[in-house]
Amino acid sequence: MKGLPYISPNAVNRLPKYLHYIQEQLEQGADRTTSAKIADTIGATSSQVRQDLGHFGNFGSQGYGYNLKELDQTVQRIIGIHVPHNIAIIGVGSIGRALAEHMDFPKYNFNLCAAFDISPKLDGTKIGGITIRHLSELPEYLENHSIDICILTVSRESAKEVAQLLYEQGIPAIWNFTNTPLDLDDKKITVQNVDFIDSLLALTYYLESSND
Amino acid sequence: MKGLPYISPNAVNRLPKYLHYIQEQLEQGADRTTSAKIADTIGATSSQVRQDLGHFGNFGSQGYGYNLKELDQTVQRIIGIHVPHNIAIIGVGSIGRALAEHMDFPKYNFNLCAAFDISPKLDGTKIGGITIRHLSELPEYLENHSIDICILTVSRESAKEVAQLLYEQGIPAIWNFTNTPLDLDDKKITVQNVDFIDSLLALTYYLESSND
DNA sequence: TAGATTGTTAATCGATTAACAATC
DNA sequence: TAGATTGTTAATCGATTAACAATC
Repeated sequence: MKGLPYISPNAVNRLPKYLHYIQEQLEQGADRTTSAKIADTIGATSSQVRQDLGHFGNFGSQGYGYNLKELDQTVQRIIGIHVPHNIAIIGVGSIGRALAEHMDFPKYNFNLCAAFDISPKLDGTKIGGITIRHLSELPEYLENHSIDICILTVSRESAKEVAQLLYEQGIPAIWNFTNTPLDLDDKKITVQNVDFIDSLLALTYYLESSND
Repeated sequence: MKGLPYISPNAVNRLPKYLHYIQEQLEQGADRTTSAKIADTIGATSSQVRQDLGHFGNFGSQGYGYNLKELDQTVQRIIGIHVPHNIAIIGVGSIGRALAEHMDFPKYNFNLCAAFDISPKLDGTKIGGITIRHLSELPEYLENHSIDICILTVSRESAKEVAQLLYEQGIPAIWNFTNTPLDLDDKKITVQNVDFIDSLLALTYYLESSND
């Protein structure tokens, strides 16, 4: 999917929802869908679905809708998971461990390749079929392996330092669970921050506002 | 903070960012700030910060800016964490455990009161200072304790069933980590979904689009 | 007082929705 | 063919930004 057009952040966030709906329908044996059906289940309008997809090409047919198998391929290509991505986990505390054990990486063409932690106790132990390496081995590992995305689950204290290392090694993307802004040049590296507490605080705000 | 005005979802998501900035400045010993400074650090415009805060009242002074201590109180009140919230974790798999151990609940006035799991092996063991109860004790517990927010970290298979139970018990809010739509009446219960895979897929999209 | 910065209105920008011709 | 649904343009809506009088 070359020359991706600009779409709004909200539209980007809808793409995975489309994918989930498509794959769920496929699992149930369906072979076609419509923009209205997609919109219904994910809480959007059919116009919006057609607009979103329309940014990337014409994938439907008038009077018919969309072929689910084709649309699955298409949305995978839009998101970029038609190509495999190599992933490493940096920091195997409780969150790193949870992600390693819980996420269905293969389903979306992600390969969990390696995990690193600073604790000597963890060195050589296993999670999710992967042997944990000591953090000191990280630079050499990255020089000899092509990692696309690093999951950053180190402590808040070492977050910026480790992130800087990843940046200097030319890692293309960081999935940042450290609740710390990494202060990297976002023209050279893609960073996605996941802040649990922000999500919980937003929930609390909605909870309060629902009491009116 | 009675009679909360409507603000957009994006604006809601900025509120925690404001809070973090304010508290970080307070920790560094600062006593005042301006909309421009807040905007700079969180990647917004000063106009936007003033608009966002302006929905809830007038908290600044011309020529001066905002008193950080007052603004901290104010934003806490806007978000709703001036009041304590009781929390229970339902499902102590790796994610439930990670949240219990990792989150700084007290900092934001959340009390982690209880944890439940279906595994008999976990019954009676501890996480984060809390004794894990068997899931069968959940209904009785909820009848005798006032829980504001349930963290739903059960398996995908039991997600809807447990959510329905929480709904029937009148739980006001669910923080949903099950990657499953809960299909509850959102006029009676507030649900915030956290989908790791969606975040990773969005990251992947941005990664691809940055290659152009 | 002069300078700075808010609170707020108006202007702009962008995203969502509506509408409909094209066509399967 | 008639009915359904896309792709796409135009209209609407809402959020963001700009501007500036008020005032600390």
